[in-house]
Amino acid sequence: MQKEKEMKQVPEPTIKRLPVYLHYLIKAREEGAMNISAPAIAKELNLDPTQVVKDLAYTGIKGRPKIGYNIYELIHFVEEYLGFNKVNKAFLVGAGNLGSALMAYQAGQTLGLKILAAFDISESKIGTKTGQVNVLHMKNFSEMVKRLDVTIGILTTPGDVAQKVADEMISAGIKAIWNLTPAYLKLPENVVVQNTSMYSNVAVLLKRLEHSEKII
Amino acid sequence: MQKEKEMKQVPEPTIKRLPVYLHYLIKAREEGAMNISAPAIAKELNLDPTQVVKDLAYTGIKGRPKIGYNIYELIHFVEEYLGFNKVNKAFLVGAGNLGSALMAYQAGQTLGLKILAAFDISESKIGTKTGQVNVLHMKNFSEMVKRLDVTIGILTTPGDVAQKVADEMISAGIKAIWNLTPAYLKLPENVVVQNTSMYSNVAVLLKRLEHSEKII
DNA sequence: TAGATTGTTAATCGATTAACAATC
DNA sequence: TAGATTGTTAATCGATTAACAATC
Repeated sequence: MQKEKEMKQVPEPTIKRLPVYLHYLIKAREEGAMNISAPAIAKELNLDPTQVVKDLAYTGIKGRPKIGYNIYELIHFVEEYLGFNKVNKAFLVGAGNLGSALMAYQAGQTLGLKILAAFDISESKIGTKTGQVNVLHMKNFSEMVKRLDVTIGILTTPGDVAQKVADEMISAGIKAIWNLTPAYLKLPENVVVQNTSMYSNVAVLLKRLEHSEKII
Repeated sequence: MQKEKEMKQVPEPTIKRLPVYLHYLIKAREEGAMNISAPAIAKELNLDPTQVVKDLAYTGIKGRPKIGYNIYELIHFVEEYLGFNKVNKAFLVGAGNLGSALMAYQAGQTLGLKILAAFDISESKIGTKTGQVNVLHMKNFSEMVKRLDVTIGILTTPGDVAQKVADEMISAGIKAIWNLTPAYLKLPENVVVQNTSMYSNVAVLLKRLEHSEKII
């Protein structure tokens, strides 16, 4: 349990691991498991058991020594903690391939985000639909943000217009931007920006491959 | 410069930041800059100047006090260091929206990877082409890996077949897998797996948004 | 009861940040 | 020369891992 005042900041690595646990827990639940222990999760996901215990404790779940956690309860706590069971309304801008991928993604499994609409300026895309998400003209963005009270923007435009579109998002009232372009965004301090750079991931992959080849 | 024997391992955060620098440097070069200093990069990308100096030093670049780094040389060193100027041959499996997004991605800007072909089992996708990448039947995967000497596999299938496809990749001779599915892959120790979880990014975004709302 | 696991506190490890000398 | 910046070494900070007590 955490202190009431000055709630200790949860480590970002923990927040990134929780969805990984969640995916595994849902799979384990489907296979009929009733209880699950931290060491069991750790072994499955190749992590340190103590780390799993600590991570799960952040969600507020209470386990029982020797038995572990009730899997239904644990899934509920993790989803609650991450906010994945809430409706997190989002608008997507840039209905290209990556944008369409995210629209389709949420059709099946919930991504934690509810993409209410997508926006673009290309006439060929406007009026189309991917995974139940309609593509609208960008000129309607600002009005729609206010009307539907949307706080999250997903940025999947080409990199060279990313800053311009991000500025538009903010002036329309968006509070958090998930930036999937390679561009670095300069935005006011109070805006939350989450960068997901494909390049960074490729870079890590290549370095690790290089390293593993050196060993052999 | 680094020691010859027992080369110090480069921190992963550094490897992730280098492509961000690179993107900015290329933009700055287009705008006609000849030299650039670490504090200038740091200011632009909202980072610590010392950290930028250290990160760049890993690439082997030599700067000049007061002047900074020659931008052409610096770009060359970063690309060389990351392996982005090499041809890193990759096969993609799962030609859905996300897969198509990656195929299209590299058409314009180079992703550091050269996707030679995509594979799927859906008849409707086989024979199609996205961003100059042809979609072939998965039954040809193994043979093609050997023929073209491909070492990198990009996994963009649905999560429930990810493990099975990953196993196929490895037995065909793939050495590194970029896993863009939410599944955790159980693979031999010597295989490099780079996980890029959309869920983890959403989780961080939501937590940070929640946190920023609490402050106001 | 014995032993595995939770939950917490302490030690370690690694990355970031600060300090400072070298240099152009 | 003076001062900004590189490059390196030291201090700090935060996350991981280890140790251990509590407990079912």
